[in-house]
Amino acid sequence: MTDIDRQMATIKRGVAELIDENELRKKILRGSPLRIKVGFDPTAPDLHLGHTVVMHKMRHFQELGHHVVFLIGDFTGRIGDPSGRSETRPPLTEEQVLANAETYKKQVFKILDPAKTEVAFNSTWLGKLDATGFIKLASSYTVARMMERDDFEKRFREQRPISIHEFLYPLCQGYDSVCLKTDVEMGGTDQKFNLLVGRNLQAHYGIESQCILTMPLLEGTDGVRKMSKSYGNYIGIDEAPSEIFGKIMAVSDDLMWRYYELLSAKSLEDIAALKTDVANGTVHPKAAKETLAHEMVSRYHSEKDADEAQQGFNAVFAGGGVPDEMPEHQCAHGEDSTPPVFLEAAGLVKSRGEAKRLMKEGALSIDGQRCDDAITPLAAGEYVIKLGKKRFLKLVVS
RNA sequence: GGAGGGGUUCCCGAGUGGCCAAAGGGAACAGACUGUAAAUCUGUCGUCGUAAGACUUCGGUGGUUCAAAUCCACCCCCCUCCA
Repeated sequence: MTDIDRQMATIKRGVAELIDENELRKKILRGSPLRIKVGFDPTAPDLHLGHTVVMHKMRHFQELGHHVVFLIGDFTGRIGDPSGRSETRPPLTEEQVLANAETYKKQVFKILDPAKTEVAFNSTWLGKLDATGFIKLASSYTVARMMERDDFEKRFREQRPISIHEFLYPLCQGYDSVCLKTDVEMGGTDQKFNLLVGRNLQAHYGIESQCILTMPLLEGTDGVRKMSKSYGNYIGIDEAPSEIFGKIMAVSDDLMWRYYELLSAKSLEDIAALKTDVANGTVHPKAAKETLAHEMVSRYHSEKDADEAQQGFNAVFAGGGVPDEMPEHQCAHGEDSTPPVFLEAAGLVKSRGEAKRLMKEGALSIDGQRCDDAITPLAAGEYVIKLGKKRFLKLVVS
């Protein structure tokens, strides 16, 4: 295998689509490092496993000696990505953007090599573009072509609103590629249209067109929608070891394989072998899931944390024990120490009514004893409160 | 500019004056069963209240009425068609 073949193989692993393979090959063969661009929204500095799919691919490029631009879309963030759900995003202040960028860096460099990463903000050039510049930019694309984007097409067909400014989003993103003279731009498969706009725009502005590379979208813990903070189905890389471990364990068996495929460092052959073992009963699916959960916690925390998280998990859920660490709440004996009141005060439930309902359903246990008495205050002392399967509280009544 | 349709509880969506805190579905949560998986069954799903019940909610503001998500006026927003 020649060097170029080896590079191409690394690049292509796990990729959903690469446009255009031959072009990319030619670019690489020229010998100088390629400029790889990936844009991120400045509004969501909490990175989750979904983001890491693309980041690992960025890492691959770095390992192959290429130059990665981590682009923070502070300007485009003000437009708001037309993601289908027309939620207006409040504009961020410059301080917020900078603060978010710092948070980004802290998390991103768990994966990327800081020495080989350029962090850029697209307000640097987009902010300088005046009305004339924008009109020129807007004139480079037609409404019909814009409507090719299936998100727009769908919303249009379903009679849901599309604002004009949303058309500017792909154009701005494409203009980033023009200014950065990007060789390769990456994103999730949902970014394909935007990436292609960049490719077209570069040609329009007379520079070499970028190749585009899309990565599969990681499904969230619900197994249906893509992982996203706003859907609440995400696993954040900054979350506590026990959280990451637990969330992965709660994922369905089918989804586990998807996570293996997109997140694990295991080779595709190893994963296939594991899958066979599970299918024929040699390995219990739960054990396979634990291996994955362990790998993820090790990656974003440490091996030691992963061991502990695994032990904790098995003690609490398999063994029916209680976690080592749980939130603590203090209150005085009396009305404050009646279950609905302290459950609400400790933030385990949203309202007292909810607490009462849960108690009727038998969800509350105090020191291992089921409790459905909502009116008798607890006497002074220390209690372990368990609500449902996952909510724990250490209660101190004085 | 003209004509018409629409905005309901987390989401979709029924509801055209009292029987509506508001059908149905989804999501979520809880219990049973399990591997905190899936599937299934059962239950809960505005706030306060042990309860009876009280209070707040159906784009916004006013109004009609004993009584309004439902009727009227104005306003805001979305969509379609015509120009």
